[in-house]
Amino acid sequence: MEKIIRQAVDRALAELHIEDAPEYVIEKPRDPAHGDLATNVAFLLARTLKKKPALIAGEIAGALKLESAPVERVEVAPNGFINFRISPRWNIELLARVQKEGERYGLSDCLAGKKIVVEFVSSNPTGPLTVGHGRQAVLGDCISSLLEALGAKVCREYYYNDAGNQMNMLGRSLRARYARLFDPAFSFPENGYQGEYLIEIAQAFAAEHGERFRPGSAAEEPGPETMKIFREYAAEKIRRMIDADLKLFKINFDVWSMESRLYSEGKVEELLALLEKRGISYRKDGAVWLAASRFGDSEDRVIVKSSGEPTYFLPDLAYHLVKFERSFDVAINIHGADHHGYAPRMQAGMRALGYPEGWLRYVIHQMVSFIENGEQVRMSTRAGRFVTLADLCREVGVDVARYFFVMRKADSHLVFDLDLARKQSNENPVYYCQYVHARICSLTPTAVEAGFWDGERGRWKEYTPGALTQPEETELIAHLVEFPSLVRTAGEALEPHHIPYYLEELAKKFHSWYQHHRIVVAGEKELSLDRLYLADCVRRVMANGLRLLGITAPEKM
RNA sequence: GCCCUCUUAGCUCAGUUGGAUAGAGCAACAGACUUCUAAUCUGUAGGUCGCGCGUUCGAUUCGCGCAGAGGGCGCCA
Repeated sequence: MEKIIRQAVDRALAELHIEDAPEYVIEKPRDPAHGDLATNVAFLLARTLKKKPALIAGEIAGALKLESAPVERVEVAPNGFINFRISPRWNIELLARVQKEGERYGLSDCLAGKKIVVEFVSSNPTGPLTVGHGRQAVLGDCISSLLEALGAKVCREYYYNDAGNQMNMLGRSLRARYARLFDPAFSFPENGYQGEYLIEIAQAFAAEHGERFRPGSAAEEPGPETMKIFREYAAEKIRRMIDADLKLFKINFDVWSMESRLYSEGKVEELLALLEKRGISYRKDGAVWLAASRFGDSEDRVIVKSSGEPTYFLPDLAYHLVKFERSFDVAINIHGADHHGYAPRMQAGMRALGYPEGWLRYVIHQMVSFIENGEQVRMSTRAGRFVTLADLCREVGVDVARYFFVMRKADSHLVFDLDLARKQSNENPVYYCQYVHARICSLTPTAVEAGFWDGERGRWKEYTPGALTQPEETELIAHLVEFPSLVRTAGEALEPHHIPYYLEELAKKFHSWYQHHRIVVAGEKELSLDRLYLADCVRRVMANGLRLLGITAPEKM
């Protein structure tokens, strides 16, 4: 539609001998009273032509030839906008796509053929997922879904930092918990992992190994072999916990990458040699540094400590090179604001190695806080407040938790209102949307009873174009027609929060229509079938939208 | 001290490349169910878009400065 109007405007400009036309916009005005589409072209020409925008607009409008296009009226606003009113027939034709495409309605192919890796959560295997991970988990999953909706082949990837100091600390913590089963006074390591889950793991360990690894005394240092056993036992158990949490949260990863494998496969060594060969790393104070400041970072960074151990950065950089070798067109990393300072460092590293600008994209989301009874809740194990993601899901349900985490723009802080989340009522936006789906599903028996079911399974008869003329109906149709472009906009911007807003608007328009007009009207078969057709379009779009968010569309509530 | 993000109605937040009279939900107030699910609908009220300057036909949107909130500035991960 936009294209048709743009061509017409371009022709009109040529006819008026206006050359080097500026980049004007054709868009949907906020206020429906201003028509369906509008252009600002006259404003942009005002300067060069030294005429008032309104005058120019009048001339252009006069030269427009739109007879063949589905444009009902062209109006010139007093200030200079040119407004176009589209025939309702146009939207009705587009509406047919909802039924024709069904579950595929809203999808497009603008990223067809692209391979994209989305890395998110990547929580270290030192404990179960907390509510803090929830936002990132949903954000990553929904961004992935959106990219898939645009035709991309997406790899959801989780990176486990299962090497390094913290894993040793995890092993020590397990060992201490284990020792305490026999000697409650056994000392716990400073900065050890205090979570209760380690007590359970220690019990399981004891059940398997008995007292075999019981330390003789608190002072006894375990050998490397013993440490490895504790470390790997804990990591394995915790990985299973995390898997279960993610499954509960309905998130499926395609690939789990292990930091430890980067070492065992020599990737870290290779990278180190490469950096040295290219002269972008150097030795200083007994450590190896990356000359990151030459590539946009604020300072140089240590990649191998003077102790000889690599820092976290080095294997992570190696990991990204492996990603690139796996021939992804784009890599997207999702991180919390607490890691945002790390992004420039990684970008500098990629730049230093000559990888294409823009290949790696970061989505940084702000932190989440929880409120209850109007007060901020501090999550703590000791206070008995739920801290794990699994507990939150049990408390409010997976659909609600996912919806709340994704409904805000990543840039802004998210306030998770637990009271609202728990409410199973109209105030809760999740149910408001889901109710639309359930309500429409419940129409089927009524329609069958009235003898309006056409017998074809799962499908209502073709819509009679132009039959539905109530204002609520034309608005609803116009909104349904916008869904594909909304998905595209949200996907390209990596901003899934647009979807909940769209769905709430859809729900509002549907409920209003439903309240004011009967769908199934006794004795009026044609009208009823047309309305059932529209209702079913709403149902499909609602279901498709919720699916993008990983939220169920219930048939009954 | 330096860097990043944010600041829009009482609260929580949208606002799609700068557009017309700035929107929604919740809370508040007033109404609507003999009818397909009231988990619904209708209406009222609510604003210095943090503050100031600049860019221009036009700024919530772009630039600079200031204030406030959160986060980051390790040979931690």
